[in-house]
Amino acid sequence: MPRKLSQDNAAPEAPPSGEAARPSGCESGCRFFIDEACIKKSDLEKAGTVVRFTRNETIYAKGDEARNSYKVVEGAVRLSRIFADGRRQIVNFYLPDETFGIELSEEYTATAEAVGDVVALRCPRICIAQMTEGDPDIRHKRLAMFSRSLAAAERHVAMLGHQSARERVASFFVALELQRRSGDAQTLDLPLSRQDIADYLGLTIETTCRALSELKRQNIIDTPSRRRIIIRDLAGLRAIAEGASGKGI
Amino acid sequence: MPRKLSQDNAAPEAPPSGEAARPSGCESGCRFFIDEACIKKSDLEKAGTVVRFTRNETIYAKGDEARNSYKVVEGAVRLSRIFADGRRQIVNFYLPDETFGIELSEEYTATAEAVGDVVALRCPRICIAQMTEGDPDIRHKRLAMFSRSLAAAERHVAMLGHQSARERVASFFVALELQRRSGDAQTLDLPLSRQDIADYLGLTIETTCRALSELKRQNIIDTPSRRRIIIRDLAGLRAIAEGASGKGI
DNA sequence: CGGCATGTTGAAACGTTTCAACGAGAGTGG
DNA sequence: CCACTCTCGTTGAAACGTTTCAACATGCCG
Repeated sequence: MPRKLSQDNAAPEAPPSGEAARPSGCESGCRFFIDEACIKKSDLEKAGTVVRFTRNETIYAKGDEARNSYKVVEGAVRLSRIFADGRRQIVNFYLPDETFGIELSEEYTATAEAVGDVVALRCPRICIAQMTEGDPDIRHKRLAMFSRSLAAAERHVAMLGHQSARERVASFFVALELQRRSGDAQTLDLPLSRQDIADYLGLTIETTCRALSELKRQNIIDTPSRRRIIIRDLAGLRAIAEGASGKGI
Repeated sequence: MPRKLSQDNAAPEAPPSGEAARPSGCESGCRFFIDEACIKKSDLEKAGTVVRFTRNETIYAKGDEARNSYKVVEGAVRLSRIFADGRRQIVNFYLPDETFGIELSEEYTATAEAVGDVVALRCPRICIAQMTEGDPDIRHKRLAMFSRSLAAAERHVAMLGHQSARERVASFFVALELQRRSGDAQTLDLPLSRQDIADYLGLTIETTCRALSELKRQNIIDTPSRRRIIIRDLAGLRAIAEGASGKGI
């Protein structure tokens, strides 16, 4: 019996509010959309079409016609591919202020799902395309987005290519820590399940769990509740991520 | 003793012919450069600065200031990262007509080396940047390049994340076969060593070798000489790549 | 309080890596 | 042209880490 996959409750591409594929506030909306800065809640409605998804809901599926791009406002989104054997590879996670679904292909090349409850901004691609035509600044930002995605993917390749389970888990948390540079305590509140983490790291859920337990035993991290991780020893975590498990270096 | 790494004979970024970082034929050259079509040998000189590298020569190193982009004319280039433990992860290979070194970061994020002897076109990035400003067509092509690189990286992630050694080797050859769709016999002439293949697949050289031998024993491929692979049963290879090794599906 | 999904741990099976030895080819000099 | 050498490729056997299968624990929701 293959693992239960996300329900294919097709995401309503047509917004319930009646806005068509080409909202009126396209120009200004897109500018908000593509800009990297975070968007104030009060500006949300102005910035574009606000869409909400519930836990495990499919935002778009691999193969769907790629009409829209999205920007996470709240929650987390996973981008994944599912294989014939039922296993899933998570290609990337998107956290607040990150944009996904910007590829150029006619069809989405992977499936996007809400990890927990998600609030996102949606922007039609044609809108973005038209807008980037006229504005060199926006154009550069879009290119930079691609460039960053590419760099992330290459890091992911490097991780999967030669790191052990321990190292992968450590790298994962180090990367998350870097991303959300919260000044204070190193508490990561992630809606991700163990399965999500495992599928990102290319491991089984059990191996991921064991690696977590081992890090916990060493007082490098702590997992007070399911979806909360506390990094107690960031330097140690980093050392493990870089491959200082067995021998020197 | 860590594996011998490529000699760090720094590639002469300043061309011996005396052309500066900003060749005079910038405009027309770049157009040739970024265009996806292959370049006729007779047009090479017109298209840009022709540069040559010998086997294992470093074209650029991770961390170098990213001044140029390149397009392979002859031979193959590997893009890799090297880790503290001496292992290497090859992120991508570039074959004739493919472009590399187009990222936006100030520094190259990985090292590019000539797999065998290589002929390439070199184009300063500022040149490409300037040119894309004015030309929507070129602009789109550049974006498409990024998009394709991203798609390739995601496929690579998927492969490393959940495929067995056999499956990885099979996938690799299937991908190569798709790329160079030579109408006739399925003979792949690659300058890649076993180590190169292994480092791309995230395996050791021995495991790669064993997988190759097994495929050979099954008459799915043949390896008449070191750098030549003949695909005897593409359908079979594809089946293995898709995961039809053990059980059904 | 069940009931169910999710997380954790254990032991055996499996595949890959490691270490070691051997073989094959290409290039060089006799 | 052959023999030498050196690199690269191939194969074997043991060690290792991950997966698999199984059981149990925990948390969450009706």
